[in-house]
Amino acid sequence: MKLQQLRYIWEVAHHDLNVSATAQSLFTSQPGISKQIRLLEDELGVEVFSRSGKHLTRVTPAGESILRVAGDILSQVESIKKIAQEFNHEQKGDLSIATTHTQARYVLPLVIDRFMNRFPDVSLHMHQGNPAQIAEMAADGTVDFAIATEALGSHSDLIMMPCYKWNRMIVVPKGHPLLSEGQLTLERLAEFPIVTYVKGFTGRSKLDEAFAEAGLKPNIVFTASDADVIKTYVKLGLGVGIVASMAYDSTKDGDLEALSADSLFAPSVTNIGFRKGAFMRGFMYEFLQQFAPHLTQEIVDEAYHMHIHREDVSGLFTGIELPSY
Amino acid sequence: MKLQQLRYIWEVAHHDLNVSATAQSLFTSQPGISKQIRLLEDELGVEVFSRSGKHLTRVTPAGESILRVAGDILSQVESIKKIAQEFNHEQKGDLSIATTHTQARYVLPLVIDRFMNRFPDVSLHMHQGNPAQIAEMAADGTVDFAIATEALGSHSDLIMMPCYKWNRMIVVPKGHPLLSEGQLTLERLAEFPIVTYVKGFTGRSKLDEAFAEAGLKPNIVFTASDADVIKTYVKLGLGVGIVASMAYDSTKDGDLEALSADSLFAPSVTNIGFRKGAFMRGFMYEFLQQFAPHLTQEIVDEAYHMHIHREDVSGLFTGIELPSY
DNA sequence: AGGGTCTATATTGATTCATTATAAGAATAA
DNA sequence: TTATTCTTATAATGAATCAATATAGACCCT
Repeated sequence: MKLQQLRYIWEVAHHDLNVSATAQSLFTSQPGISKQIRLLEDELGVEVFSRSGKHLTRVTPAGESILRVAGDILSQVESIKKIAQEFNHEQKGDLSIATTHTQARYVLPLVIDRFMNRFPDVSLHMHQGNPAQIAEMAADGTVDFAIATEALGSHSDLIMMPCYKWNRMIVVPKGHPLLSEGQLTLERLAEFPIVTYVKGFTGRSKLDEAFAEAGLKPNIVFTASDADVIKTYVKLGLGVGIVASMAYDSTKDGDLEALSADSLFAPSVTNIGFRKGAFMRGFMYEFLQQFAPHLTQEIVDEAYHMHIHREDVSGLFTGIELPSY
Repeated sequence: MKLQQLRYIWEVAHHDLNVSATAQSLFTSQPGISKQIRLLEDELGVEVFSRSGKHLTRVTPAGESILRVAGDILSQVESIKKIAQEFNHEQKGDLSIATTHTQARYVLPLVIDRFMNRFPDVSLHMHQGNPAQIAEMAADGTVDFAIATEALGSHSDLIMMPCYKWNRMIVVPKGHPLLSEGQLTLERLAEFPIVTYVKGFTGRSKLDEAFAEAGLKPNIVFTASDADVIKTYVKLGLGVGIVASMAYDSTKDGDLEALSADSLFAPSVTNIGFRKGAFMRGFMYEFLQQFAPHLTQEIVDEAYHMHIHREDVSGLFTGIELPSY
């Protein structure tokens, strides 16, 4: 058994069982991969992939189990490399983060700017995607951290830690009738056409819940996955915008006015997650703490050692007051 | 990075940093190992072992971390092999158990006999050792299971499960004065010279605790790590024996008489443990259940997924009545 | 039926790996 | 200190492995 063979079956399994495409992405030859896979299967005495004629059609049950372990092994190989680099060049390396537009555009710039000044020799790689893709990238080792508000909980081999609480703002064009009213209510808000996030993004679920609980059916006329697009369409007069408060900046968004929606919706919590068992480099701990000051190395290590039970991990944070936006 | 390089550094680290001895035990050449280690270190840019001249003197801090991960990787490689064999020849394979004399001699024979009839193509390997060695063997993957009563709890990457409760018997030569008395007490027992287990073996600690709590200082004149030896010396008239009740058989130990000591000492619990993350073959589940009927596959799987918190794992068993000897 | 797509086989060349023989550095005992 | 022993490093050779190219064969789709 060779590490490369494990890498090959893993990559093929993550390239729709297409050996040729896998070979291209790995800058090697297709026959090389085919042969190594066959050699591994011969050695193990079990087929990882079932074939119909010359095509790989599916992963066998044995292959499922083997691929799971192979993935763990490959990620631990990466850990070894990280360990070596940590002891070799403490200040040098790579940090890759998968996150959504909201974080990348509004929350992370400040943190990343500070981080890059502190660690000029660490190269940063940002990946964007929807929450499911983000979780997947962290879980399979493509990135070190996943940052998002929704649905990272599904992956059982991610360790999730809460970072900060936030709520929404109502953004409207200047002179909008809502601006000259008293206490804003959900009922009043629901009378206007609404422009906000697509489902599954940036705390959208909390928003739907609030309307549903109040027995209201909001008229959502336009959705987008990022606040820039939302604000643009609010400026066009399409409707009333509901965006994360991080996404409104009174100086930069001069042609819009904003009202706090704290009283209307339950706050959302943004989480950061990493793959369990992954080696944490020194600068990763520092990044975490710069992003969320309560995530000290001690706290992170404790969460790290509680691989399994989400309840336990969340228990760790019950006594901690999260920062808010 | 090659699997073999990881295997080499791991083996060298477990052979007192002696490359020549490692080479012998692996049936390969010393220069081969030296070279591969050097190649790995070159690739990682970090020394795993520090050298004084041509001798390996210690494991570097980086090496410590790397070796830990390398050990995990190697054990996962074994898991892959087991998975393959499980899907290939469900009834065939190896089962290795590390345990103490008491289990091997008195408890396991029945279980193993049944098991070998059920799985004639599984070859069984029994290793004996003291509890610390047993735990070590299970933790580093030398054996699949560790069975012992004492001190398996120390290893954080072992999953321990309680198997059965047992207590002790007082064994004496025929005609001994204790036989013709009424209720046996610790005080009366302490008046005789005592022959029992050495410290750290077979629930010895519970025995010491009982005497200490009663404020007694027993006169322990002879200790051994197994009951056969103890009984032999009791027969010689050296003193009163205290052995696990599993170790007394009225038909085979005809020249000795036994008194139950259930009322004198707290019962001990024998545990079985396996390395977390190790793949469990079907026949392993069956072995567990034959050894301790309450260890069904469901229970074992639950324990398996609770890698970390011993409290959680023990919580799993609070509602279960353990079988007793 | 035929082009397009994909995998398997074969051959070749380069690289890697393990082995033997040997040199050289460290530890140990006299 | 010196000689002996133990251990690791280096060098050279031969075997084995791996990857690349060319090519053949199987499947899919229209």
